[in-house]
Amino acid sequence: MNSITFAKAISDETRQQIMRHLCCDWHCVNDVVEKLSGQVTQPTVSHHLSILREAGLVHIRREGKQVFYSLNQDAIANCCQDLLQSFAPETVDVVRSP
Amino acid sequence: MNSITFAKAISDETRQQIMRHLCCDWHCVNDVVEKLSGQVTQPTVSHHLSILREAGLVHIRREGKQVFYSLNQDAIANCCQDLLQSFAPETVDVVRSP
DNA sequence: CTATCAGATAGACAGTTATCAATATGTTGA
DNA sequence: TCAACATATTGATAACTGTCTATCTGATAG
Repeated sequence: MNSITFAKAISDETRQQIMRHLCCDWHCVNDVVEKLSGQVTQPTVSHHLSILREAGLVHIRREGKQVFYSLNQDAIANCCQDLLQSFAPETVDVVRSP
Repeated sequence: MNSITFAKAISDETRQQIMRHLCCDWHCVNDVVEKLSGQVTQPTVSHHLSILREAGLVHIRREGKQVFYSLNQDAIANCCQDLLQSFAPETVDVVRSP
């Protein structure tokens, strides 16, 4: 996956809200629609999820009629590492374990 | 600075090429135009630089008639750290000094 | 099999963005 | 002061993107 696709995927406010909801939990589409209470419709959420899916940023699990999504944190970590290597190679890693 | 602004700023191919050129060196606008040999015009480069500037991602230095730019690696590192904290909080930092 | 529910897809529309040609601004050297 | 040069700004245009309504697909329960 490349940095452009990643950047485009995360460059929308609604999408980042969705990502926050899916960050450490699985949620079905309607859950997400409700969390975004009235901001956007179900098709819009579906559209955003498909962008995240095509960018490889979410895990997907089907369960009966419902489809559950959760954030693929590893993919995101990799993309961020790529960005750091490309555009901040001379900075020292600040965050470090004790 | 927020993650949306950052993501939008880096979500364009031409802009990422410019960022690569400015990553570890100062270059004036015409340098950049030449490095992108024929892909885009000077006003377009100027436009992209202004987006990077407004996002706080470049350093600027005026020298006579010319204006030099270089990438603000610290700003980029900070933005990436923010993204990691928001969207990959459960991953372990892999890159680490010995 | 059919009705119902969850999610995806299609098509339309508005707002944004990348690009260019033309022009303006601002700096330097003669 | 003026000519030449480097960069920025303006205005136009085409392509892209986010959103909606309407509809389709696919799964389950009766």
